Amino acid sequence: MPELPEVEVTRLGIAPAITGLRLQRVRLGKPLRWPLGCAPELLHGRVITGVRRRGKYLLLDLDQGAVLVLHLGMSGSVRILDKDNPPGPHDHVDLVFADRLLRLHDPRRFGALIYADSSDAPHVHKLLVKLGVEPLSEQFSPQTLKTGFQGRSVSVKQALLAGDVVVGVGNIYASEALFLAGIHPKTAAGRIGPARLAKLHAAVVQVLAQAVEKGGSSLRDFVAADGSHGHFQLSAQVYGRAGQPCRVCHAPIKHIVQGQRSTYYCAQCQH
DNA sequence: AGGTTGACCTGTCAGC
DNA sequence: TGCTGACAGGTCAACC
Repeated sequence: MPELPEVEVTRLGIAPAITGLRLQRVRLGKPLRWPLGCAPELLHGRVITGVRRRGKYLLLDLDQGAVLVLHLGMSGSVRILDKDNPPGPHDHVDLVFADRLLRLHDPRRFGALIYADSSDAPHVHKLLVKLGVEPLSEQFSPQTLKTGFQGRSVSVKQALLAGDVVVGVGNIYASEALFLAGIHPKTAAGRIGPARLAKLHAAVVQVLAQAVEKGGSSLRDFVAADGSHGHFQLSAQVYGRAGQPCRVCHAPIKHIVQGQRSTYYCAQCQH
């Protein structure tokens, strides 16, 4: 369920709640996408020294340079709860502290919690090696897209989603960013000129930054760390609006499938 | 090397 | 009401 904004909002929610706390124990439910990678007991007594984000991965820093890599998959959400709160059938990770716990709720179990020690430094873990630039950092520029898309025949929608050029743009925000930039989602990534790449760069930043500001409320069933369900606002320009009138030109929004994922666009506004 | 496809797993909703 | 199929916010691994 989460794209970068939801992961970032989750980070902002849990960081103040667990930074500096000592882990008492780890409770695991059903298996997730990957195994933890160490004995849970190894984590007992370790201290959370900070919470970072890389793409859609949350990085819980531990003392001694180790890291717990947390991914929410398609259906994951993280909450801070009272220590005695009993787990439900889809609660597959509890990091238990003295008075509270951090819980991963993930019905589809595409998420993961992975222990990484310093042996994978500086990448933290091999899963993070091929990730592209952070879109909300100064590293991200129109040049990032120019270099990354150069010579690539894949559609710009799929290139955005792939995450090897720029991270964090998921299926919803890819459609939204392309609409904002006026670019047709089927356009070959390598055939977009500098001026349009500049528009796309600005659109990606705008869409993601705005979603973070709104607290990730753009996703239907996103649950923040404090348990609040962000009010889902029908703020999408195109996503999920097949057949409905474009908010700009009133032409009907189109729906296509690219790489087995839904794409929405306005054929009149996007070329 | 880049592009394409299948796989992972469960809940929800539309249609019959 | 119950069954079936399509679909859902991610992304890796295996194939061409």
